[in-house]
Amino acid sequence: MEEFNTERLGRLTGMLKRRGVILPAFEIHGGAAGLYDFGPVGGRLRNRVNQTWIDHWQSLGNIVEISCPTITPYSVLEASGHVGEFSDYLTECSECGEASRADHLVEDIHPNADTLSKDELSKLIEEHNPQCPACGASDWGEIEAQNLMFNTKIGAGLSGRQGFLRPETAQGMFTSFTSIYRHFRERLPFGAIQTGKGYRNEISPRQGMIRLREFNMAELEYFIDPEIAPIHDFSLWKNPVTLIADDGGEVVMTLEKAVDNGVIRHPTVGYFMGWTMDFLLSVGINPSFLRFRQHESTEMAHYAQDCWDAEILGSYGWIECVGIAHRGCYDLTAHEEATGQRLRAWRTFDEPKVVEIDGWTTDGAKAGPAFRSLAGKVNQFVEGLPSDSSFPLSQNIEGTDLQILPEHVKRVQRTENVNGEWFVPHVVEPAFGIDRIIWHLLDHSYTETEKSGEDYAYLSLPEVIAPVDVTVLPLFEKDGMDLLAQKIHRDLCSRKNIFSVYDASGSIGKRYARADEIGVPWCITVDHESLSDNTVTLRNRDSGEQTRVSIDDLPF
RNA sequence: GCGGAUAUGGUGAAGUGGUUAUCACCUGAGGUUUCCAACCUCAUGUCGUGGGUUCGAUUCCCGCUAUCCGCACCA
Repeated sequence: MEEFNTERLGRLTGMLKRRGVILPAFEIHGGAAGLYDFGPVGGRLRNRVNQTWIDHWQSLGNIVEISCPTITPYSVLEASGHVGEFSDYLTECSECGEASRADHLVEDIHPNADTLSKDELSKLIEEHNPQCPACGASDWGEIEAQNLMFNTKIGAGLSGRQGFLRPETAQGMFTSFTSIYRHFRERLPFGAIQTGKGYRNEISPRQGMIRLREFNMAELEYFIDPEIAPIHDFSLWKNPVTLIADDGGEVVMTLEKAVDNGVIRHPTVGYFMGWTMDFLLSVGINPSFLRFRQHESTEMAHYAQDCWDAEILGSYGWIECVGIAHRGCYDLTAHEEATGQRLRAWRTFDEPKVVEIDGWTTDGAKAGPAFRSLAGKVNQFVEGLPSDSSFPLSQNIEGTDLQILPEHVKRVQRTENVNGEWFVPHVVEPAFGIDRIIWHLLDHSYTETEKSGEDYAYLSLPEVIAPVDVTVLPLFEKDGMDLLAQKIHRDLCSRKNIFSVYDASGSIGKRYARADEIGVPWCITVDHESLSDNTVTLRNRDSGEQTRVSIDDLPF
């Protein structure tokens, strides 16, 4: 593996474009920053990496795949915290049309205007009617969230609701929690995966495929009971891994040891780091260019308790390609609070708990007429009193001095059996940037060498993700070799999950080189001998070795 | 978003205020060729975009878009 450098990067991106792997989108219209196409070769590559990812996580045995819309109502992303974290609020002056940041308009009125919610801001603006900095008018339109999420209207005209294109797939897993919980017969732990597009309106996309405005994500949300210590088999990973912990130190140790030492704070996070590593290596990431880095508490996303990034070294330096975050109960709690729906799991106690209840409550028939609108508050107060309280009792409630008499209250004494409790599951989330991974596996697979004095480049892609499984080459396009090759080609294409390319132009060496360049693992050559004995030569990309096999025994 | 540089066939490059813009590779057709980019003939295909200056602009100037490099931003 040669060094990464700008010249090599140029040759690699040139090849990827020329061969139709990845290329700038909408180029005939001048292009659009942060948007890329997977071309005729890249399309299948993306699909195979995606499918390999799905298969890999489903092999855990308690994982389901779901698919949610990319168009997401405002309230969902407001509840998740994305509106606040990802957006500025803008409002337009009705006089001159100039857009201003809503929090800037009320800066003088509120000390922390940038922390206010949309409703709080519009209330403040309505009350104080700040002047437009452009024209001095004081007539503001509705506040809209702008910036890092793509705004859209769900529905037409005035009846349309504000929405966004999702910035991550995760929220769909949280809003579908009850359905997934039922699917798993209400038993933790379980996980849901989703692959699909995510959108972020980046201010300035850079570095090719690394920062995109529309990108392929793949996320797992794994729901666990925080009170049950997870048991994971770390013996799968014997080799030490490079870890950069948040105290800044780089250490090399096995995942098992890192979990035992507390460098990795949660065993499930550690386990998924191992599972992530297996996936990355299986699609062709070079293990010596992989490390895990723990987020500093200051850079942690708004929802995370602990987070490890898988970083991959390539032509753009170390790039984070996977984030494995312990999100705690943040998301489910947030959606619960916003909707009033229960997003919890039931935990049955080993032994039912016997709870002695001994206290006071109000007698509604007497306390209601006596305290009228304050009766509810009085009830709350009385139920909080210790069992040895005595009445009458004076209390100030909401500015009113009240006398609570014995006739207003009742003693409550009973024994209850409590069999279990509802709790908010915790979530461990491995989130993958598929495009970044595809970029790096191409970057790592791209090998430049020399062949009989000439520059020679090829992709050493693993067979599971190679965009083309095999090319079929008639040595000459005559004497029936072409017909036989076409027949083999069509037969291979009709097989499940096999994709063959027929190539008959140029010398045989040139065709091998073409196949190598996009990482085709196998070439089948049909020659004169094939016509008489039904055999072909099977050539391996990496070794160049050729073996003669019967057409009926092709290993596909 | 700010500053700098750049934009010529599919790719990589050269070049010019004036008729038909050059080269290599690539691609296609034919020939040749009995397994690793061979050769011959022919062919297809380009001045990012909009405006200005000019008799005439791919070339000079300006805007836009995109790309690259800093800075800033970044789950």
